[in-house]
Amino acid sequence: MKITDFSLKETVECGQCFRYEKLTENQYKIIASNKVIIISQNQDTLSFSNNTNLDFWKHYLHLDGDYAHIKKTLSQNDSIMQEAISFASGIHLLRQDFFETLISFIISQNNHIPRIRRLIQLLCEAYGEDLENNNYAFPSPNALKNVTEAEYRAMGFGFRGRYLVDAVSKVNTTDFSPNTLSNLPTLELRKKLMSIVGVGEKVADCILLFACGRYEVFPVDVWVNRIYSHLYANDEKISLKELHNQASTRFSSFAGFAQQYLFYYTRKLKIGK
DNA sequence: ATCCAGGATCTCC
DNA sequence: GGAGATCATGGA
Repeated sequence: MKITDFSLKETVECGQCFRYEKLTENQYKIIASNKVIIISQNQDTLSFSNNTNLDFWKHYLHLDGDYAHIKKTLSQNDSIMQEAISFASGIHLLRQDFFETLISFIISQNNHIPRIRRLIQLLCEAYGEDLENNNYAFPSPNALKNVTEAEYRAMGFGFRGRYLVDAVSKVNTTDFSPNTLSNLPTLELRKKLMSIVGVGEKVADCILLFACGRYEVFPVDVWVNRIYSHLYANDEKISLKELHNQASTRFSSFAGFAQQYLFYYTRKLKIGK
């Protein structure tokens, strides 16, 4: 199929998802929820290894998003953002599964991306359904309901074991239904997410952005913190609350996209450190 | 070897 | 309600 304003490489490698494997240049195996696929991109042509879940993958990749409009809006009167966007003008924000995103970003805290990927893979192999050829689905909340903190620690999750136990428990006992996830106002949903032990502002914002379509949120990690203050605040130290205020004013309803461009920009250039 | 990671929590004040 | 220590682990 024909696509514009989309890069498979930039989209899967920009740190929002963890279950992918680069097969060749511009060809990736992606596992999301309980589905696996191989996707190839040749310039403006995207091809899928099979057509059985095409609607799912088109939705997942956010191919219906108007990225030309988003990029144009963010670039307006902002040469810094214009520069950041030019480094990764094909990034899309994926529409990921809620539970998978919740667990993945709890694991992500104070951790390196290669190790995050390893731990998630370990979790899927231990508790996820074998889809085909040793490709494992992300475990369901039910599949994890009896896993103990000690077992998580034995697998290498460290202090995050306690957080995972609480997250699984809360998902299994309180209302995180798709209806609730789509209807609660962003701030209320954020508060509800942060009631889970191990979910703070940053992890909550990642879930809101990557799994709940709340594109106005602006997750701030160490990298975004550095790059933002470097590019927009003359390297001055800036409180988290103030950073959120500025991002909201500056980027408005597209703050989440801006954050993703900045994150990719920082990590590729290794600047701002 | 020492530092650090897509942070959150706990403990002080 | 804000600053500082602490938490497990392994990649760089």
